[in-house]
Amino acid sequence: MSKKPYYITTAIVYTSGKPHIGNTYEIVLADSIARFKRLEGYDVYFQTGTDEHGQKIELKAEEAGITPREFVDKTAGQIKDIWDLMNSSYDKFVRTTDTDHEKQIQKIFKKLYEQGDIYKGYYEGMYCNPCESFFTSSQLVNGKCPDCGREVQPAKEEAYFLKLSKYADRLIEHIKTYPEFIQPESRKNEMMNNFLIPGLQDLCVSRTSFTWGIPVDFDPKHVVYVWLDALSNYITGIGYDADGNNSEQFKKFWPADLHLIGKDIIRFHTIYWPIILMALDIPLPKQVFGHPWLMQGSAAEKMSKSRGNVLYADDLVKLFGVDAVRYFVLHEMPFDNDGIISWELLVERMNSDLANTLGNLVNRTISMSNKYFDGIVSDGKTTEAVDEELKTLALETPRKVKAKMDKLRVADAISEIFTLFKRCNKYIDETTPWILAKDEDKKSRLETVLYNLVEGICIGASLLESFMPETAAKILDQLKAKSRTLEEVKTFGLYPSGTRVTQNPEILFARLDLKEVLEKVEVEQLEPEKEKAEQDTVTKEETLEVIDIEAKPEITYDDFTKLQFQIGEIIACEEVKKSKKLLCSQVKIGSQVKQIVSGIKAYYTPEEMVGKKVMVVVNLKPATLAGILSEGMLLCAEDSNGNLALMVPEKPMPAGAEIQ
RNA sequence: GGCGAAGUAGCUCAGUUGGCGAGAGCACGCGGUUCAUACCCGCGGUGUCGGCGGUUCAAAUCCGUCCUUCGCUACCA
Repeated sequence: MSKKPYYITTAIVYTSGKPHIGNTYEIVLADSIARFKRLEGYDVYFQTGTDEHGQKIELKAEEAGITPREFVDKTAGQIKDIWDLMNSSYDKFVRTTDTDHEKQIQKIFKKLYEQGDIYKGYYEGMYCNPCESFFTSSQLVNGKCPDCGREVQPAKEEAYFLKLSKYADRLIEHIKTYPEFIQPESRKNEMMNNFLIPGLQDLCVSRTSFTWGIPVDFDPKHVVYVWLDALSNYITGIGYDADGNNSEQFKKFWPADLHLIGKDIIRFHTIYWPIILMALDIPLPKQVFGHPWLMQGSAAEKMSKSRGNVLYADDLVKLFGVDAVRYFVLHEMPFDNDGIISWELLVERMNSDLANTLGNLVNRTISMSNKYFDGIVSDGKTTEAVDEELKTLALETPRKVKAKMDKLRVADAISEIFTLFKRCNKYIDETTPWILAKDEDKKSRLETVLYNLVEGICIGASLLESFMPETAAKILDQLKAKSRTLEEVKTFGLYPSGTRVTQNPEILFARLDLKEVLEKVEVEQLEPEKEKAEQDTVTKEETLEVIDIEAKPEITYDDFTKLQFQIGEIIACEEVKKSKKLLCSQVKIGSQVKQIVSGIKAYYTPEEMVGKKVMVVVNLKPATLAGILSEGMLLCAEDSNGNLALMVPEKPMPAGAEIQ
């Protein structure tokens, strides 16, 4: 009987820097699901990897004085190291710079072009270099990139586009037919309401503004733009071939069972990706799960404010160990909303669950076996009613864990396992082995109790393997037991009677003192914090002194005289209720009054606006903003953080005075 | 502004289609126990289930409304 295939992927990580705890959460989550599916008997293929193209990388490499290839080799290596550190059992680490991937992307691009789904057009708008994104001028925030707040430049680029609208109806139908396709469900509504129902705009799939990408082979000044390149890893990584010579692996594993991704890229995976697949005429993945993020909470936030909102996996592993970090991120992450991570919570989980409940249980069980029977665990077969409850729970737990895992409720699945460990602790109190030990007649009863305990722990440890592989192995090793499959775990009593457990049980998880942990954190982080603080002050001083912006093309004096500037006096001002950023001012310019809408609500209150004399562009073509007519523009200076300051005359000037 | 989510014990969160006196874990208090990592077991309290109004024999759960927080999205001369 051949095993059923199960194909799971994570998002591929962008190789612009070190992955943060959110990326780490994703790989651990995916790894746990992959391991559990293997335990269930599936033939699992687990793919992860890196997304390595784009202008940002081109620029970063240049800064570092190395080639993009050298740069991504380095960062991809770092990412892989962290994945390995977290003990993730991926089958393939795909890189978008792999030659077979690049070759297939070119084929895919050509195929879609030839069948008319990709066409050549122009992309016009404002471009943000760091973000590698075009924006319409209406998308800009205070004339800046809406994502990063930096300067943008006007640009017009020849580009290829993917026809999305052609497949929109089919996609809507698919989403309606398969309600489990987008998980959690709240994300589905966002996609439908914000994109699909209003109508899709065609997606730009090529760029000419940089070269670090996969060239379009029939039009080499273009490189394939991120999403077509990155998303396709899910099929190229298992041997898809656009000419139809798909690998056996592809035939076996596609369509994927689960794309595990962060909620921030749901749109690309549930709209663009399905449409690309439809255009290629291959089946859609069965499920896309957009997981929430772990946010740093309360005290932790205060503590690490100067570091920004970033915790790194390797720092945490250093302090707590791999499995403790795995346990924490899996346990603390809820299904739908963002979770909270803080040092307090970490230490609390570590102490109460890992050290007390689990570690101590294993330790006391082994100690008693050594003390009373010289380490030999044998089934005395002297049962009592209390045993049943333990056995029943031990046998129910695998089923409960599987039920939770089927719904991707990983946190709940782990809780079920710990419920079993807690029941084991209670069993010890119920049976009081130390009292049995005082009575030679109760020897076989005592044997039975310890045997049941060891058996219960073995079942728990086997189930724990998917989530905390190292710990599971340690426990089983100390008990000299073998790991069990999900099938074997349905039987109570498989532990070979007469086995001798270890003489020197190792402490699995030491209790931690919050104070000491915080002190360590301080020490560990002092250096990087200092460095960063220094850097910050340097950049701050610099930005206070000067700002360089991108130079615009030279203009003639005639061009300049087309603009008309005058002093305007603000005689009334109110908030635009429908908007978060707009103020609507009545501006007196000479004898007339103009209505001007400005995006400065964040910096000025209507009250303080009134009475100001400001610089106004008066001959700008009127426009409607948020439904309100605006007949000019108030001029502002802006610093690198996007703070605005109105331009006011240095000496008193009457309203209407010309500026030239 | 549009769409959506959330607001439940000190903390992190569960609460299916409305129903016996509102829950779990941690923290806290008391008691028990000693094999064990000051651990484990038992008991316990606190909650106007965001505010107000309504439907109902009965609402944390349904409807209306308001407040707060968050997500996606739009406007941003």
